[in-house]
Amino acid sequence: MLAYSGAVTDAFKALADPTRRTILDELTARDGQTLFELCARLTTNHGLASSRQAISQHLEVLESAGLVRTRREGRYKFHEIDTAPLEPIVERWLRRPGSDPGGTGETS
Amino acid sequence: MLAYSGAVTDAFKALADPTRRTILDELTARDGQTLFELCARLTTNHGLASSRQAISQHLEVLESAGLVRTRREGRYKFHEIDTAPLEPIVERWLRRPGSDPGGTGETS
DNA sequence: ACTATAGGCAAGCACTCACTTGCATGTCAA
DNA sequence: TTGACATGCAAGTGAGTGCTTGCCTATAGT
Repeated sequence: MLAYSGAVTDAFKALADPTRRTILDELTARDGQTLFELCARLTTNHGLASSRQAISQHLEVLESAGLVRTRREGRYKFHEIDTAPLEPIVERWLRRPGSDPGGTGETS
Repeated sequence: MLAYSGAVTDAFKALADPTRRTILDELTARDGQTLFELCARLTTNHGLASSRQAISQHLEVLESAGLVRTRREGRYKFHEIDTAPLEPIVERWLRRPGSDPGGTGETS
């Protein structure tokens, strides 16, 4: 349908993958991890056996969805979770019916 | 990876599509619509130009994710939104860090 | 300079997904 | 019963996704 993919779609698509949700779990338990740190802890703490490149690509998806912010220091790159995009997500349908949501132009 | 897809994954995947989110919007504004009713209102109210079969398949996804329940009456089939699967979604990462989530076995 | 470490880039592959197409089933009105 | 209406089923297609493979860049330590 060639639908325009905005911020809402990005956040939902990022959350659609179990590995990416586990990454968010790990960042919730210990924020500001590097890529290698995440790979090790995902394996030991969550039984995840993904490769470094796989995790790296997942982190790119999470970052472009606004769920993860990165900060470089020397040869290290730290990843921090940002739950801001999550807040308006569920509230969208948890409001009582009767009020027409209307077209805001940003939802999709 | 042959990952087991549970209820959590189903709900997130169902929400990953803009058309399905618009369907939930429509059901929030007017619950208990039929398939044809939804097709018409999605076109007029949301500028959606999806075919009947496409909407029908989206409704199947939403139903198997537990976000929509159906009720048959004669040749009509009414669709009702169920927001129950949405509630534990965001709370998962909005809790303050420090408490190790651990492996409950149902998250993934 | 040399090596190891931490991460990045890009092509390729298997699989999934959203959608279409075409036909079948079931229900109601005449 | 006949025909219109509401929905269901299934094969096929094109695009997207997750992952691998292989190589490259950049920083830090010796």
